[in-house]
Amino acid sequence: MKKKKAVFIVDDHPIMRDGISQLIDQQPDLEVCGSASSAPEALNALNGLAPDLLLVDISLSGMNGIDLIKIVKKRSPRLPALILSMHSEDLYAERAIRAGAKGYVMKHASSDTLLAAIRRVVEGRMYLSPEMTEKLLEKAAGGNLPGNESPVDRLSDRELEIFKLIGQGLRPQRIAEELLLSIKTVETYYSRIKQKLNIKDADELLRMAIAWHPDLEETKGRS
Amino acid sequence: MKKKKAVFIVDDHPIMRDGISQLIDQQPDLEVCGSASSAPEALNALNGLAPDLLLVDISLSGMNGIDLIKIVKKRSPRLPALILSMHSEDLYAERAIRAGAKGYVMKHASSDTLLAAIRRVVEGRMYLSPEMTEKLLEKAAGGNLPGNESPVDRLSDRELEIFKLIGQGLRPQRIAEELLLSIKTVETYYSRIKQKLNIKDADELLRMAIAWHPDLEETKGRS
DNA sequence: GAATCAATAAGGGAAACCCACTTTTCTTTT
DNA sequence: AAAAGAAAAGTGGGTTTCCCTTATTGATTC
Repeated sequence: MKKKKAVFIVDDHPIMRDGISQLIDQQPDLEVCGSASSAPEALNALNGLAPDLLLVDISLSGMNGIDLIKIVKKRSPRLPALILSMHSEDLYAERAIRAGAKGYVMKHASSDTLLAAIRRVVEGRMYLSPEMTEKLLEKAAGGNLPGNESPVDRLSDRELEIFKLIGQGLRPQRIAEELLLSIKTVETYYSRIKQKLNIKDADELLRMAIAWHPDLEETKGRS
Repeated sequence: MKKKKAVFIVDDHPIMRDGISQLIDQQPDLEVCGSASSAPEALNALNGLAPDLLLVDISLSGMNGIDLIKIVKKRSPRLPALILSMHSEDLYAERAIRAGAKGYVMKHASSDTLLAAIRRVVEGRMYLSPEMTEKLLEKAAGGNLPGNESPVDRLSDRELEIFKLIGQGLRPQRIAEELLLSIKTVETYYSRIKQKLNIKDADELLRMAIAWHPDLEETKGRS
């Protein structure tokens, strides 16, 4: 009999942690070797362990899951990580992968999907939902950039400034006043930002700008 | 041997659902008699069942957990319900109780706490964390702590729901679609919320709704 | 039983927003 | 020097929001 693969869980919901542990421990080929409820706790516990996989909730209080993965990557580049998230994929999956995660599973997914993703990542492959996989492939094919950059990095300084203000809930008129610009200019920026970020309408732009806000600042792609 | 108490679970995260099922089924005195991922599904499934407890996630997509409880209360007034939530208690516990729930457990709580709450509610008693219990008692006694109240508490459940969607960057039209309301109704909520929160225009409302983001609230330092 | 509150909805006019184009002026890059 | 990019602004027209007022229905309260 082959040795079971060891999974280490990081999630700040104890109930979720226990539930997933139970689920994994029931599998013949997997077992849980430990868990933590925060990034520092995880980093500490990992010192004495050699798991085959890190399963990390993206929304930890304090340091988020993506930052945790970045740190772990530096210390143990070979340890694969799988992000578990309650957010929809299109908001964070790309950033998770860029940060070094080997996969991204939504909490809306089924348990079977989670187990499939775990097994796949343990084997050294990657896991993303079919939809997301296609989206990222398309992007990689179409976009001639090295793949290392966040789309937001492609915004000019001025564009980013407006993007941030949008995320704070300022409407075009207010932004114009704030930056001493004509509303028309602000509108031009709207369409340029939409174009660069591949966003279809102003509504989505607003949501994106809000989602991309303060606490996630450190998570942004960096070269 | 006494008969096991039957729990019905409503949660739109399958992984969570399976995890909790596992947890409950392991107990000698409890068992899961069914589960659903949405309010309509739950209402449908409950027709043929007579569980001893409803365990409901507060943040279901579509209809939320509190609304579900309100409906169930009308159909089966004796069926006790326990709210499970990832949000901090002071945001929703009071509303949940008012809607007819017998208890409120955070996903940040331990599995033991959840089990204790389940047993307690099944026995016909109520469950709230000690802190929340005290808070509510104090409030009931009339002792108003002035610094502790947010004007957001004065919003009705429905108003709060709209307020939250505004904070996620949804525009009136989208909100109307999401909640199956007329835009006119949504507009009415806008002005009622503005009135209650003492906000002068829609721009400020947007900024306020974004700033008041519950998920981030929990992470912030608290007094 | 009257009053208040919550939820839903409609009307209408003014204002703001959205979007596709076009333009000018500077810089920077090739 | 030509090309490309960034910043700023305008035209014009269709769509949406904003805000105020009024209304109905059902619950809760007094």
